Amino acid sequence: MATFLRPGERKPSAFGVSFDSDRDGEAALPMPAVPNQGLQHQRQKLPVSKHRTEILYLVEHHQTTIIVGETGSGKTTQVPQYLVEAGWAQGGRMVACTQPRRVAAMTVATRVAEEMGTHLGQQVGYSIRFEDVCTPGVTHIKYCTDGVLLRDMLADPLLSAYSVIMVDEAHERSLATDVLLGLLKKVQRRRPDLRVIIASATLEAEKLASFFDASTVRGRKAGPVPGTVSKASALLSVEGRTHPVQVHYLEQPTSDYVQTAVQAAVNLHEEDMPGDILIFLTGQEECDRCTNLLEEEARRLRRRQGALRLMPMPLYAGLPAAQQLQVFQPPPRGYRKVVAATNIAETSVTLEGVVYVIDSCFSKQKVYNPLTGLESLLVAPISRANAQQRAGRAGRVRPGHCLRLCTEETYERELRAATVPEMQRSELAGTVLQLKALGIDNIMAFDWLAAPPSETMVRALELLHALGALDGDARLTKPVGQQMAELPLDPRLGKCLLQAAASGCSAEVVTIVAMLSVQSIWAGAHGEKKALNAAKMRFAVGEGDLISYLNVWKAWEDSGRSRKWSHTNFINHRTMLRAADIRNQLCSHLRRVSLPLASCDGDVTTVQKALAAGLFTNAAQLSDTIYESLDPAYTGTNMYRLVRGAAGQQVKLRIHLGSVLWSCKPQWVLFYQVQQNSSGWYEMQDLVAVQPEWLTECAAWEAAIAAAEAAARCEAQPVTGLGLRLEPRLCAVQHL
DNA sequence: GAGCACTGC
Repeated sequence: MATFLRPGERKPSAFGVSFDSDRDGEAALPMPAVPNQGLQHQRQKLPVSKHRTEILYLVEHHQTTIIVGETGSGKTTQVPQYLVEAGWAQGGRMVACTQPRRVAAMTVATRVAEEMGTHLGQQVGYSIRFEDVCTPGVTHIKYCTDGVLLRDMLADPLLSAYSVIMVDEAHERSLATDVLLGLLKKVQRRRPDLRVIIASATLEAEKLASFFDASTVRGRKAGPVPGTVSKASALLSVEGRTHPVQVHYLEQPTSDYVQTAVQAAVNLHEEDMPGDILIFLTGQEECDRCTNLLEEEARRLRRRQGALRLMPMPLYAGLPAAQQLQVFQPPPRGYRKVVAATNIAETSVTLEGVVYVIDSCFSKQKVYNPLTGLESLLVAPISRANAQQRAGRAGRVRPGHCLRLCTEETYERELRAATVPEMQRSELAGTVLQLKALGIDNIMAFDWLAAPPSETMVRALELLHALGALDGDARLTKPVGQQMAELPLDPRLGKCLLQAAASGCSAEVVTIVAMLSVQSIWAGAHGEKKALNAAKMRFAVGEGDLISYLNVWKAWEDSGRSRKWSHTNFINHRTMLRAADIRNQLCSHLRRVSLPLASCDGDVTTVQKALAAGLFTNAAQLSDTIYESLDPAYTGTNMYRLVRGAAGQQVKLRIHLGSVLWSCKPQWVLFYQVQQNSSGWYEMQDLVAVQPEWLTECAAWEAAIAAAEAAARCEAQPVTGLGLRLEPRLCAVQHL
């Protein structure tokens, strides 16, 4: 008779291995109160169900189990249920399953609740930002975003509420996933009873296995001595359930993949085979352009009799909600959808009915340069793993085709096997602050799944030190550092808010930082640029974009948060509602730490100064006018100088055309972010105009300058592998 | 001089 032991109940069984067969195992398990018979039948048909016993065995005997499961294997919905059935939720502990995206956590929890015949929020719940649908003491399975679990760790660092943590979609290697895995490895040393399951698509699995332990075992035959728990991780593969996708390449490379994609879509269309077409492009502009070109083609083709008609539509995150919903509707009879989408269609949403994928093999990727301290987006070739994921989107309903807009040789030679983990391409101040708050003192020695460049870590420590979150020994300060770590904000914005609370303008600044925490509030439907600009200028003030946001917020509130008002003012209503949610959450955080929510009643200078306290590291001064055109009407580009950057690290910096300060060109500005355009210019967005003396008013700023000057005398340290040298001024902060 | 991949707290 099979018995599956709970953590802390280790008793070596007389026969060693404590399982026999699936049937016995099932019989011993408590079933849900009202199982849905139809769903139970479907459950048993999932590929993962064949591995139920093996999974439970491995989890019982190994601290870490890695499950390689392809799309459609059922691991996300089934594994947590198996664990609960085997008793892992007894004794009040929960099984958690983390997801990189909110929607996934929500929909999977809903599905599993249905399968278990329970109400969502009872035995099965989910927890995402703004929504905790769980009942303490009742919920056994909790689906949550990895970000939420990381936040939870601030209050419960050893995750004592959980018996098993399953980290899903680990192959995506998102920032939060990587941090979580690093922390889980640490927690396991203190909590040998904690089980970690990592679910990943192929490629990354080996790396994950060796990270958790070098002596990885495969399958049950190589299992440990019965009755003991092995620290070696176990690796198990579960087949997926998708249709084959035939891949095609270009014979000749193309210089304009948007045009080529349009042509390819038309060719596919003219073959009159049924099925929708999905085109992967890099950004909003390309998707709109592609849609326009396809519309021209559709008009031309309409004259043909009897054939399917083309129905082109764009898909990207910034699209107004109504237009986005349209993409998910099945096309009217006689029409074929052609969706020109960004990366959003790679993982975040699924389009039913797609049989053809046309892949540009490019995407916009976040890159961080620790020498300039600038994070921006760059169009770059995707990885082969991404390309496979994209191709898979053609095989969801029936066998499909994928056309890659490059030659096979280029694909094999120039695309890397896997994407560089986000950890190695990001600015890390927020991550480092979070780790510090969790008591990870030595960031440089942290067991990273993929160690970021050391310059990036030093940069992050330097920024946190300048913001006053870390002291000279790189320890979290109280209360500033602690409060900043608790705020769900970028550390710079957190500092703005704390400063505002101290100077009596938190009511204003909480609005500004909430609006900076969402994507652009401007809803730019294509062909309406002028009207959008006019709308923007109605709210614009000379103090900059951040102060202008206050005007937008007030007008939106005065309209009663009207959707119609948003529409007429070219504002994305959905984005505003999200900013409002964030604003609420931040207000309750302030209340909890007894910081006042006070208004400065129109004293803009106080607001600007509070913003300067958090953004001073992103200061720029108007320097030269550059004439790079022969056009006599061209008046030149006003270039800004990055105040913080060392002389050798200057970049071509200017104000983004979308900023309200574009035509004002103030002497001194602070910016929240930069965008790198195709001609190499860094363009500052979300600006605030400042006086230079406000910058020196920031005590931390002076400290940073002093530290820099002192450190400049140090010998620069070589950094291995990258051929880069650590900036000398950075070593002053670093005592780890 | 003309525009902002995608997530997450």
